[in-house]
Amino acid sequence: MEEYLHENPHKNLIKQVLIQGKDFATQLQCLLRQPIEHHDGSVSADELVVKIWRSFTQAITIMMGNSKSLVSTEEVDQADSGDRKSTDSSSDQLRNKEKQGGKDRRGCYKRRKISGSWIRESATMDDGCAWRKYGQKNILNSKYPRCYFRCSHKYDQDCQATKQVQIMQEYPKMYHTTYFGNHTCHSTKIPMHNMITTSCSQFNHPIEVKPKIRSSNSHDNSTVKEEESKGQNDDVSSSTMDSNLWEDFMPSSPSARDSTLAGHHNSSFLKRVISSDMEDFAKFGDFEDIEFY
DNA sequence: GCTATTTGACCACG
DNA sequence: CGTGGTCAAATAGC
Repeated sequence: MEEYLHENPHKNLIKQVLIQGKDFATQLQCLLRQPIEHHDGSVSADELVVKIWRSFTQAITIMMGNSKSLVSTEEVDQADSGDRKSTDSSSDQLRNKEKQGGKDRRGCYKRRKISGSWIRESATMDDGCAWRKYGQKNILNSKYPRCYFRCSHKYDQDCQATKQVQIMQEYPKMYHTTYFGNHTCHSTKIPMHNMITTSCSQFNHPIEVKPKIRSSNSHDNSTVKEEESKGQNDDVSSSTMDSNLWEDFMPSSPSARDSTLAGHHNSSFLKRVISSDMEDFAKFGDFEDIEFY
């Protein structure tokens, strides 16, 4: 290790990241020695765990010789992947398909490029914007399905923003969100520091996936905007990822349908934004606690 | 009836 | 050819 550091041009960076990780671990240790209460101005144990994990991930990434972009979108995607095998993607094609005379345009798309995207990891899926879910896929080697969202104003305001949300495999309380495109709609244009300020108080239930199981009441928890007003958290029986996921997606504000999370402010929650396109960052100049890589 | 979600189908891309 | 992103019919909730 030390020999490596001597040779590595990013020695100082690695050292800094590792020291940071050690510091986070120390904080966590202190935190764990005390009762559960949250300290003013301090971070939670959850946050510290993630920070520690991230610090070491960064160090490892640098050591692997990829310090220019410490974590690329693809790397994070792979990091989210695990050992689990795909459950249904192949079976999708087992069924006989009847084509509909060329009218069906499903699947006619250009595969999205990684550039121009950015990533956020947080304990909540909520970002204050109005999203419409349009798909969900089980991802190969990934324990948790990936959910696809587009802006609710895609058609009325031609907003092209989309995002993909997936529970982080290493840390299932965290959501890995990849954003594509920027909001061009008016109603969702809120400062980023408001988008990322919801609390992480809703992890009362273990997140578990039962692929392809559809419960009759799964919709009870599926609507992003309705959830929050209902405030239901007790429907664990429909333990698809969705039901838990969408519970966590709910902001606590009753008016989030209009993307009004302003006023909520969680000072030091983990936000990570990674982009291969710096122009995207310029649009979020007031984004607090963004970490650039 | 309207709106949102679910999920199988479809197909571009690697 | 397998995977993953998107579409759209079916379904559910209000």
